[in-house]
Amino acid sequence: MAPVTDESIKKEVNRGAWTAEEDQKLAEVIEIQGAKRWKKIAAKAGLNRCSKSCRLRWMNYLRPNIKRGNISDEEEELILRLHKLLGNRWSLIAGRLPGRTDNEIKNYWNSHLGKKIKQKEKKNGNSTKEGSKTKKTGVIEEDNAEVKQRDTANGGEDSEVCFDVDEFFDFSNESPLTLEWISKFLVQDESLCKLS
DNA sequence: AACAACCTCAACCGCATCAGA
DNA sequence: GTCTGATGCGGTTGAGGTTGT
Repeated sequence: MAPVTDESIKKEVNRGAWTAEEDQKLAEVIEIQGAKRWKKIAAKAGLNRCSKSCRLRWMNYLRPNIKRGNISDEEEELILRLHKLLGNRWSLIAGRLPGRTDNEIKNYWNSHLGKKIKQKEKKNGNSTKEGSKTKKTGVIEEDNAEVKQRDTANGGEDSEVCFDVDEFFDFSNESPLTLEWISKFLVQDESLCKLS
């Protein structure tokens, strides 16, 4: 008997939008055996969905405490700042926004913030990615070097939305308290990664 | 009212990383 | 140390909805 892999399932699995019935079945199975062993979950739920699809549905939609829509100004501001710090590490950013998923933040960035930024860039004729990023301190400096690289690869979409981006993103002007918070934030994430 | 163009977001895909055998 | 399966992540796609002409 051939092993049942995602590849072999591919030909016959359900795809596309989930129905309410599928959601319910999936939630029931996860309630019983927890959100791990997704292949087992997929099989038990009898949904004809691959493990990845089940996991994604749970993570982005069915999980308890998920907030949907209406990203607040504060959240938007946080996303912008975290993106500046971390680049496209959506899951890390999402980890700092309770109830938000990486997929939602990624979509929000691509459809709202990215566009806003581009518009502003055009308006101002140039972006602010040069200059303001030069002097950073400690952890932030190191991390930004990496982010900077990634941002360049992204086409350097960083600029401003409806505020002065130089001021907003220039951490060299940041108060010691904020810098401390950012450093803590980065260190925390590093140690979390090591632990998990 | 009809159609096209655009936008949003759920879902998929491929790759990287991790953990256990 | 190596292999293999499971999981997680970011990029991309496409269906459905909305807006403009």
